[in-house]
Amino acid sequence: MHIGHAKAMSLNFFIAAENNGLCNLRFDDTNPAKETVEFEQSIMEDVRWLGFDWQDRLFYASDYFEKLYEYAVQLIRDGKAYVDDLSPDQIREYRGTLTEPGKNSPFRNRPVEENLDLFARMRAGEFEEGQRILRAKIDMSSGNINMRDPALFRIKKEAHYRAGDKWCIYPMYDFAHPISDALEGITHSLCSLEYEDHRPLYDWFLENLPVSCRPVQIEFARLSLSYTVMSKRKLLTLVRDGHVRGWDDPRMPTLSGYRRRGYTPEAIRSFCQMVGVGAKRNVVLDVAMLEHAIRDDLNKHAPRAMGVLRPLRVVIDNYPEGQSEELDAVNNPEDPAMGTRKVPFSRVLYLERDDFREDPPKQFFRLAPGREVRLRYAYFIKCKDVIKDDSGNIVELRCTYDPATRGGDSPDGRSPKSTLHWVSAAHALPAEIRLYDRLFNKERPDDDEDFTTSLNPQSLDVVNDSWLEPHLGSAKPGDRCQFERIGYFCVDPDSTPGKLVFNRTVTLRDTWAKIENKNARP
RNA sequence: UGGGAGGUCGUCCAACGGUAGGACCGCAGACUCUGGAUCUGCUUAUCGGGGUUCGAAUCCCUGCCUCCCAGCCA
Repeated sequence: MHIGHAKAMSLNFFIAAENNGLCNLRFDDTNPAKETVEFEQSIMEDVRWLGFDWQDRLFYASDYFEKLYEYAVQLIRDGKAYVDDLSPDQIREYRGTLTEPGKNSPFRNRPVEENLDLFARMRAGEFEEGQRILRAKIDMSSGNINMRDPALFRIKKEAHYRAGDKWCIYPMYDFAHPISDALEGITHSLCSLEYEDHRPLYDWFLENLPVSCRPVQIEFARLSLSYTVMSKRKLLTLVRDGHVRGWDDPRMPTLSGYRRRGYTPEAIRSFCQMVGVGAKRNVVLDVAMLEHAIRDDLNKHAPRAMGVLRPLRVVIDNYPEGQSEELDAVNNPEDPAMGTRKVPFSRVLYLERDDFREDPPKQFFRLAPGREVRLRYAYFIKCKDVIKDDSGNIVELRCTYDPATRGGDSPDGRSPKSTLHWVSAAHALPAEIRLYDRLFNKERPDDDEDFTTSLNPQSLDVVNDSWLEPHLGSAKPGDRCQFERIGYFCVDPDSTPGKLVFNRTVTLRDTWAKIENKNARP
């Protein structure tokens, strides 16, 4: 399932709940060639993960095959269905085109008894695939092609993953769908916009068959997202051609991808509610809306931690060598109930490279030569010296700290412009951090003849020498946290106790990056 | 020269024929031990043309544009 399916799923369950109704889960497994248990399992896993519950109402169209067969026989008896001997190619020719009406099959007016006999023999396996087919007798001149004597049952000499080899004829979705709905007592059957043309057929079956319930089909808009693709074919291309690492690659708009990336089901659901139901045209949502939903959720629930992505070694000259201490840090300022933790501090630290500039631009508040900043929950430090290697790269900073500012507050009331995250070099844990960006550079990759031309070559950036606060050593795959000032992260299944691997779910809003970009542009 | 469905801020979603509103994004400011979060303010829209009406996003006519349909797929 992808995020578009999640929206459809949410719509069904939310609308049912709002109206004190129930929502069933049914697999319309009418085509034995296309159904697999794995497919079914992964759908149920995704639906459950999203938090929806179909209780004991799990259904399969394949459980209705016998009834569907009987309904088909009924249509034949009523002179409303017939067995056609035309080949698939001939049927296509006879169907006409969008602008020209079709013409009747020469087999259209077979006697009822002959149809009954032929249909029974279809079921008995006497004919080959494509040799004969059961069609409804509606109107070959209809402007709606779905009404030009649609197929009801076709021969497929293939075993069904649930029904086994019991059948060699299988119902078409258009036939099975309204009847399955009626059998389940469905009142409202929601589907996507491309089925609007099928509604007259849906209604035709219900009007011409003795059903005890009269469901109504209502169509809703499909959802897609900006900067990604949604079609199964295109997603498959991404996987098959190695543009991503698999269906659950954190850059994929699949639920398994979002899950691995660290999205919560709550965020996906709240996004789906944000989207609403009203549209009668397919829409492309701004991915920023999804990002808002996950930030909103994680801000309230994710514990904070400190992690330095790209380390710069900092030595606190006036801090005693060999000494260390533990400082109190708040786990989540949004939720005091989440408590505090201890963070070790010592003479050698790692700071984020981005947080230091030898020659700071105008609005840069962070560390620079001679400047004082606060280390989160620790001390104020001042940069005294910049150490470079032979080629001029900064390799180390020499700083001093103010012992009076322990915990992050100064008795004289002074307050630095900036507070930085840090990690004690002697205590920190090494980690690999995978930074994800949008998969495509273009808002609507579908607009291109070849959608892969707008793939973003920088959609994955693996940072190998990151350092994390020691308490993260016990983090398990799936655990989420915020690395302060950077973003929300989630432990990847690739992670091992010896080598932590984190995925960036989403960045924090970054005002400084915006300022920097703006200054860079003109 | 077929049938069906649509066109409201940049993007989504609203508005018994009665002040076009909300969310996201963007911009400006306040606050802040995360340049985070939060709060405040601001910018921007009814596809075009005719009608009906005291009054039209809404009703009528007309034009334009977009999407879907010719599987024995769903």
